[in-house]
Order: sequence, then C-alpha cells, then structure tokens
Amino acid sequence: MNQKKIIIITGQTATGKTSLALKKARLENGELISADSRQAYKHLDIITGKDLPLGSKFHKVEEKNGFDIGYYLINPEPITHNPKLWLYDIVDPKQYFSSFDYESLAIPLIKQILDQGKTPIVVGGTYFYLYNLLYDIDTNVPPNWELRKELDNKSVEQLQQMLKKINPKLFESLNESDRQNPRRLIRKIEISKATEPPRLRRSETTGEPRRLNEITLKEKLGLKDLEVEYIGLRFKNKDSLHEAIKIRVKERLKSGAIEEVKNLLKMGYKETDPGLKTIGYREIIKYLKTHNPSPITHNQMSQEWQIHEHQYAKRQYTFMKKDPNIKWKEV
RNA sequence: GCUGAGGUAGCCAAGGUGGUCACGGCGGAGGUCUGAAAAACCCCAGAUGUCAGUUCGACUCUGACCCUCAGCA
Repeated sequence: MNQKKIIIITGQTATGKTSLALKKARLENGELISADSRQAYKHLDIITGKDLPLGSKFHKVEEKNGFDIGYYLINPEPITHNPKLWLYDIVDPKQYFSSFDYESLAIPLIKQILDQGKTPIVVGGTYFYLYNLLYDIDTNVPPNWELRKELDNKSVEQLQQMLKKINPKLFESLNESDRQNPRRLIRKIEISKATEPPRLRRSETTGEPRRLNEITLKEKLGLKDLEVEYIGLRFKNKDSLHEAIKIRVKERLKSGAIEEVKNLLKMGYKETDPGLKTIGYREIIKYLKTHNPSPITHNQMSQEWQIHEHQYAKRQYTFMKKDPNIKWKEV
C-alpha cells in the first residue's frame, strides 16, 4: 500500500466511465481528474453530461495561465470520504484549450494528489489528451492563433502549396488523410514557420511509425516507481452502444438540453465558439435556428444527435485500440 | 373510376440525342491522429418497380401490369 498508484479510465462515450471512477475513488482513496475536452468548458453542463449533484459548487483554488483550476465535491453533503473532481470548468466556451494546456494542468494536480497519499484517477474520453499526458509530445511549438486565423481562409490547395514550399520533406511525409486536412496542414505550417527549430519526431522526418509502448508519465512526474492501472471501457456490440446512446440523448433532452443551448445563445455565445462545436449543441442550434433553409423537427434533431454520438464513439475506439497499454473491459 | 406527376442503393436525390451499367448528399463499413480532438480529414461498399416489345445495344423509347402522391369524381 506504499507504492504510489494512478488509475486512468478512458473508453467510449456512454460506457459509464465516471461511475467506475467513483467506485474506484471509494475503494482506493482517490480523487478524480477529468480528461474530457468538453467538460473543461464552463456552462456546458447538461449536454456534456457533467454528473454533478444538485447545488454543487465549484471551489476555485487558483488561476493558472489564464485557466481556472478548482474542484467539485462529488457529494453535496459533507461525508467522511468525499472525493474531489478536478478539471471541470476550466475555460470559457469562447476560449481555446489544447491538449498541451491539459497536460500542463493535469501534471501538477496528479503530483499534488499523490503527495497527499491519495490515488489520482484520471477519467475521460478525450483520448488525445491522455495520449499527450501518458506519452510524449515531442514538439515545442505552441499554437499561433493569429496565424491559424489567417490560414483558416485558405483553401486546402493553397495550404498544401505553402507547406510544400517551406517544408517539402514534411509535406511528403504526410498521408493522404493529413494532406487533405486543413487543420493538420495549418499545424504543420505553424511548426515549420516557428523560429525555434522544432524537435521533430522521427516519424515526421523518416515516416517511421511511432512507438507507443512505454508510458512516460512517470518521468514527467519525476517518480521512479508508479503503478499505472489503465482501463478502457468499450461496448460489447453495436446494439448496446445504440441503446446506451439513445437513452443518454433522451435523458439529456428531458433534463433541459434545449434550455441550456437557449441560455448559452442568450449569454452571447455563438455556434462558432470552440466550446459549442460539440455534439448535441450543434444539432440543437440547428433545430433552434429560425431562418434555417432546411429546418429540422425535434425528432430529427434527436436522431442526428444520436447518430453523431455513435460515430464519435466509433472514432474513439478506432483511435484508442492502437494503444497497447489499455486493459479493455466490455460493457 | 378519370386526370396529372412519379417510381434510380437503407433514406434523399441528379441525369442523358438510347452506346464507358449512372452525379451528389445522408446513413453504413474501415481508417488517419505529435500543442483546436465531442475537432478536422481519408477511404470503401451499396441502385435504375415488374413483365414484354423496338434495337446491334435501353436506366433512358413503346405497351401492359404493380405501387406512391396530388387533383377531380
């Protein structure tokens, strides 16, 4: 019981990651750290499924790099062991938030929880965040939002030409999917334009596949010895996935999803804000639009939401299943 | 019953003077992923209502039949 331990729980959407995390928290004296790119946004509560008991309060602890760090208590009533839940409500829906930001916030929290002799339980479906947390991200080029904004107007063709010009080798190393992907092209241009020469991975220069075996989180924490329990939850078949998502969407609609969107719009948030580019919000905004050239019914909105949620769940698994360290559990 | 419109993949849907068996979108399968990731992107598989005729050749023309929709009665 002396060895330090961290638990990572990820997996497909709607598999019950949070409830597993809570169970673990009870058993192992744990605190939860969310790894969810949507629950990191303030005001996005019902649709992103922040399962907080009524009347929960956000306890802000500090402000770091412009992000709010704080926690919720899982139980509203004071009880003996009341685990904290961190990294909800970090940023405003208008703000951008990156996997790097996530890592920079999560690492000190993990350390702190370990120092208290507790077990950090990192839980969430944003595998990209976990990927960067657990493994290495080997570039040192931060996002340049001004450049990105400027390049957002360019066509894919133009972006390709630009990259080919400033970094032909990198362009050649891209696969077809990335070559057609404006976001990825912009990122590559951003890296290539950076004044500091980036420490590029071999995969980007030689095309060699990246090795994904060794979890480097220990080194990042400065710990020699750390037990990592890394669990992934997935659906055992398509039916259970569809069923779970159907129930989830209906429940969220019943608990006021539409009102949540209306309020956000009233507060001045727009569909183009980073936080609202999220499944559920998109479909409801489309449904609420009065001047929509092709209006959809409530039922269609619900269907589309469900479909996009399925597709997301499948994409998640496609990405995650390449990680050899995940111990899968079916639900 | 009459008149009009129409039947193209699971859904929506384009098409042409008859001649590489057919544009797309959605959905479905598979995939990409190194500081926007619930994002963005790649890729694959699916079709001409039925029967007969004209023709070297029909999804496209003709006829019959079956079905759908609108209007009339």
